[in-house]
Amino acid sequence: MARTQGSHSDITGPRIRKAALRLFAQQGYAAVSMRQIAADVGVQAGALYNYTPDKQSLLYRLMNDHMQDLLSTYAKLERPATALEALRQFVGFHIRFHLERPDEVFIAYMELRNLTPENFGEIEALRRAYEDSLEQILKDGQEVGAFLVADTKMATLAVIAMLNGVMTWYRAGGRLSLDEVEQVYWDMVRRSVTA
Amino acid sequence: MARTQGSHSDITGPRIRKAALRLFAQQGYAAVSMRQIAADVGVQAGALYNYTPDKQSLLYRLMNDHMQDLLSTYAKLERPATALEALRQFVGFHIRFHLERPDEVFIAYMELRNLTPENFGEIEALRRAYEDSLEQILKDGQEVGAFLVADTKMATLAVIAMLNGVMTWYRAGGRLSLDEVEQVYWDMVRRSVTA
DNA sequence: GTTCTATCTGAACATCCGTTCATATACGGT
DNA sequence: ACCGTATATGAACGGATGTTCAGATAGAAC
Repeated sequence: MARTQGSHSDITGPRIRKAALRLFAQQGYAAVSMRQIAADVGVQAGALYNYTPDKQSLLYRLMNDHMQDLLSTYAKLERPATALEALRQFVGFHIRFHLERPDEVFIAYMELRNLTPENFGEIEALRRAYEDSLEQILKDGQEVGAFLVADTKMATLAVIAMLNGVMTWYRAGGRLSLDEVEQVYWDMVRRSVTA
Repeated sequence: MARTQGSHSDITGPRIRKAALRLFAQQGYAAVSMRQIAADVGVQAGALYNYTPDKQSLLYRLMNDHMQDLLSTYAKLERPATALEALRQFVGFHIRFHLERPDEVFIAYMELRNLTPENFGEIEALRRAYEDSLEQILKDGQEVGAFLVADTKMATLAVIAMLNGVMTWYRAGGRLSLDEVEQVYWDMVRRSVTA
């Protein structure tokens, strides 16, 4: 018995990636087997290989899709007039975009070491491109005197690290609303880069 | 042939934990086999079980040792008189302690999900205890007007996240000295929690 | 110098792994 | 109504996994 119902090419593919995404995020890439992913989709392990050449490519695809989504979504935003407003926009965008995609974010940060060197290089370049867009905001603001930081690169990494911390504890429906969290973090970020 | 040289009980134990520490940090708990650890020590896989009941306990032991070390080392510090000085001390301590133990830190943050629920609970409690010591500083400072934060819990997590970011990029002998890094981060942390 | 025991070996256990492939079949196109 | 092919099965591959254990031996104790 094969193909128990209908033609599923365009449905099975996304389902496999969704299952892999969730399982990788929950248990880690190395701890998840192809048979586990297949079972989650309701298919035999061999069928996965109609949609991915191997397990590694599945991980890479998930990370790459996420980073492309991040970069292109941010690129579509209208650029604010001032550096301060640009930073505020970045903070809000970063928090909201990432909180909406907890699994993707978790994988993108935790499974980097399970990428082959080539795949790692590509993902790393995308991450750096995203960081650069924040650093550019800080540089611009520094030039016009809106910000005062000792080192824009360090400040960039510090701000992103601070914002990423939100993902480790924020849960929708908790003590604080998303708006409140965004406001509090914006206050702290703003103060940390201004005199 | 057994025990190829001497009695090694008090030497093999630490060597196994050191090997496991390095390998877990490099490749991840799930991706490292007991045979790999044994080979690194120069022993057969079966010999490991004279020193750990199983692989899980080996991971737990590494994490627990690290957290105990962190808490007891911090506890031994002399408490500064003011909240601002206490915060400054915390920032310096945190950065230096963690930068000196990159493998332990990496494991303590990345391998939490590979702990059994009970083990996870215990490690989590230790981490929370450490976070609480920072929150206490912020609370005290808030009371006497030295700090101005919207929410001490959120500020605590934000500050720690920011400081932890250092571990992902700092390399000894790089562009910046440890003193410079500490100074820059202290500036940012201080500004983020003061008016 | 003999005995005793802590320590290690090496083989074995059952089970899992990623991946391949011959085979079967349900559907889209004719 | 039939064919061709995209899609799935299920078995098989070699090898790795965590863990156990009987047997061997080096060093400590006497």
